[in-house]
Amino acid sequence: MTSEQLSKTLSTNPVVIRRIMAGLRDMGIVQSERGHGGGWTISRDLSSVSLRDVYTALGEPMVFALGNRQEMPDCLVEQAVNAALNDAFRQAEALLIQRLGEVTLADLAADFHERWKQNKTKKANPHAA
Amino acid sequence: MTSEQLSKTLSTNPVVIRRIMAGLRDMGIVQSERGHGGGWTISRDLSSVSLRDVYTALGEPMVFALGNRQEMPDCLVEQAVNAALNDAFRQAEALLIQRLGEVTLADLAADFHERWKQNKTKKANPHAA
DNA sequence: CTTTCTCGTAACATATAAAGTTGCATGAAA
DNA sequence: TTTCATGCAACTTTATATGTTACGAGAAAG
Repeated sequence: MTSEQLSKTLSTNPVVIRRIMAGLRDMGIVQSERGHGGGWTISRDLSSVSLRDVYTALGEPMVFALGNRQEMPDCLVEQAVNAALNDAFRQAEALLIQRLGEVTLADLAADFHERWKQNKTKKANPHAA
Repeated sequence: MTSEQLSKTLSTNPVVIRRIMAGLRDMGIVQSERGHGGGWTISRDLSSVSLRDVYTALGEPMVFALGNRQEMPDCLVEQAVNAALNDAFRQAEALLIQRLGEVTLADLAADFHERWKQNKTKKANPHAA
């Protein structure tokens, strides 16, 4: 698919797509081809790519919207709060990232196709039990 | 302390302080008094207030900066991702909030005083072993 | 009873970061 | 050589959090 097509599917802009895909490309998850007939293709087996790989490719953005503004703040209150919560934050993050590692794109694709079938059935017989 | 004093300590504005403290006041954690000699006082024993109480008083802001934009999106891909990760997000959030419930303001105050003492010693003998 | 000090709150302004856009160079196929 | 695509830098827009101003109301001091 081209960035143009992807951007329409996701209701955004081709350049935004390229910015995001650049990270995936650098990790060898997708490939891009220029020129006529070009666009994006997946370059690995879906079962070999986990959401953790995607997370890494996207630059490991902040997981939490809370806490830990600074690792070693001057403020002693901040230090005390950090000391009390750092372990919990680390554990929570580890839990999430571990789970990201367990989910492959193949898993998501399979679930998607399941939902797709369900969706078609529902649309055909909207009042079925 | 007055909002004015607090705002200077935290390098911000009195109105910002009042906005935040309003939540704590509505939960009965702090009290405010108007007029001459007024300001903010803590209305409960520090050991009876947990960070979870504070979190609740502040309106339970989003814990994660990631995932779950919509609980039940139309997009089937989004649905598949949510299905794969919702449990992990819930567990991670539960872990954090449980920890918030275990930390009281008294704990933080005790740790703060410890750090305060250490800090004074260090300043007096900056080259001590 | 007037002045001073404080919070309460609404309205407005600013700053920051995310998202979107434009423009143009580069590469590839028709 | 025209068309179509990505790559990338620069710029603009938007959304949100933060900060500010203004003023009303309550409470103590003089």
